[in-house]
Amino acid sequence: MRRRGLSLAEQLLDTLEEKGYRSTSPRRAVANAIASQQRHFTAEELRERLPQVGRATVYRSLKLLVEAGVLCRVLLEDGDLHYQLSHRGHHHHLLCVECGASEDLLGCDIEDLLRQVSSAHEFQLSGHWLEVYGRCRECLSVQSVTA
Amino acid sequence: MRRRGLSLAEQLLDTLEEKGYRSTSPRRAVANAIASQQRHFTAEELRERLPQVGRATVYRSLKLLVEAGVLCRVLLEDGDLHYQLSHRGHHHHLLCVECGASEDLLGCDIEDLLRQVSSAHEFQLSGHWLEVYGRCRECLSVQSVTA
DNA sequence: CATTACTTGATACATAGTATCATTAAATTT
DNA sequence: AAATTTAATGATACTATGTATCAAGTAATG
Repeated sequence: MRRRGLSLAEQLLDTLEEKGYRSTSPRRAVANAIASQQRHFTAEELRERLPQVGRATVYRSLKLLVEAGVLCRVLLEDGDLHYQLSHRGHHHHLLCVECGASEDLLGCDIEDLLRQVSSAHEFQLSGHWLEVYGRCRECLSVQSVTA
Repeated sequence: MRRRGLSLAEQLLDTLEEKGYRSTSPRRAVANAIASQQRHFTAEELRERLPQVGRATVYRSLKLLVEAGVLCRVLLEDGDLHYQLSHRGHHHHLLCVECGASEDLLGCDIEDLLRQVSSAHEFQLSGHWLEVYGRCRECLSVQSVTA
């Protein structure tokens, strides 16, 4: 997925350019801020790190990147929506409720299961949203040491 | 689930009273408004139907009912959160993207699958959120007639 | 019926997001 | 390289969701 020789920020901008969007300095700032962020984040957290960029532009950029598939929205257990760098294409997340880390879940078998359930309800499946919550390996090992 | 002789609205209030919350006239108004609503709805939609109830009280009541398990939040495909009368306990929804109807999905086998996936990632599963989108039987039949 | 404790609604605030629109800046054409 | 076109920006205002605070009101209880 990651193209050779390009930084993560450059890849984000590249993706937008491929979709016909211009490379502008506010968008570069947004791309850099996102690229230097490993965990999921809120729109306002991103905005705080970009005081020079207009609020509307931050939200617009987030939307474009989500539409382009390089950023995704993750739903926390409490219903809060955060953003996170993403694999392109459909995937799910294993979200650590302790540290906020998230691991992408690719090629999960849930589609087959949903197809079965849907047809049993005479429901024409078109999509789904799944988030998985728990504790990641790192947090589990810290817990076992301090406990 | 539905107790004999009690209207849906009375059941909602009952559930709150069981949790130690008082039965007040604003809460009765909220319960009635929710009980007479079959589809999922937004907080503001509910509020429009309750002009006599303070905004904060509407939101507070929604929160209490969700915590009590008689109301649940449903996530639409676009990330919007709506509310809906709910089965108690864990369940999922088959959401019709056409008409907004939703069917509860009880006893879905997804837990087993997630347990497997989680352990493969050395992840301690604690919960998940799943919404399923598509077209319901009614909308499919209308479509086949008019198409 | 007096007291207590919960509830309410007004207000203000924070976050998330969209719409409008005059100005600015990228990309393209000549 | 200057002119043109078109997209992008940022200010502003607005809608929606939700929480915090707090004085005033109201259930429940003794």
